Amino acid sequence: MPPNPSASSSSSEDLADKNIGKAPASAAAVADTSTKVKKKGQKRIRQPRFAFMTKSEVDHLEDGYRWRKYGQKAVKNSPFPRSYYRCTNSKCTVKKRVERSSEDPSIVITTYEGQHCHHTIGFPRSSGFLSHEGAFLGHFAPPMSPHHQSRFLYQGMQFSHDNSVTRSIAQASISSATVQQAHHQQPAPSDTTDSPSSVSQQMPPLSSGEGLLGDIVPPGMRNP
DNA sequence: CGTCTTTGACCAGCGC
DNA sequence: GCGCTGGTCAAAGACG
Repeated sequence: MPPNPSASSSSSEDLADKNIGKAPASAAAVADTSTKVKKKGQKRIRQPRFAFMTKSEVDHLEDGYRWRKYGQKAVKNSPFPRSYYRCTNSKCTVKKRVERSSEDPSIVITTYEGQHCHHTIGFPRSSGFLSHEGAFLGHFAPPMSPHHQSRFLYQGMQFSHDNSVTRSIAQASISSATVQQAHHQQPAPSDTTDSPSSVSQQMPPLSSGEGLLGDIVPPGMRNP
């Protein structure tokens, strides 16, 4: 049992903070698979990431893309392991992490990293649902499967070095009636001076049936 | 037979 | 400098 006296305030923070602070989004590593060791002496590129908190009973949320699981790790302050997925498209470096909220096991936190350079219909094995519905998802796709699409609870959040950012996760906590979304593109690693005020952008609740990913994906992401 | 998951080991970054 | 933690790799096994 992890001693966590201030679980309500630190677990989520820690959860996201770790991701933010380290975030070895190893685009280089992906390209450099010839060696097991990632390039040394070279800063790993930090790609924009988007996290969604989804109320779902299934861990792996279908989003129109095919993912290959490449790792699973137990995370601190959480009894649930974190799963690491990578897009099966060899040209696509998008990754996502899936973990359950330590505060509410019914919430699945999905973090997308990078952007898709292809469409979902490139996958011959995609189901009809995926190949059809997934087409509009563009580069990013919030969890969207028949298993949970009726129980959305997005908690978009952007990642920066500022702890206040991650705090939005905890704050957001679980308000089933509210679908919030915040996006933020991480600039170059050398230019991560985000102002706290620009950190949490909250969107009005999405109406069912429209404004799905279109409202979630930042404009920049929709234009490759 | 091809694809995907599991799992242990390894490495890098960060905090103390 | 050391230990901890997160992230990734890759072999082996499971599954359809």
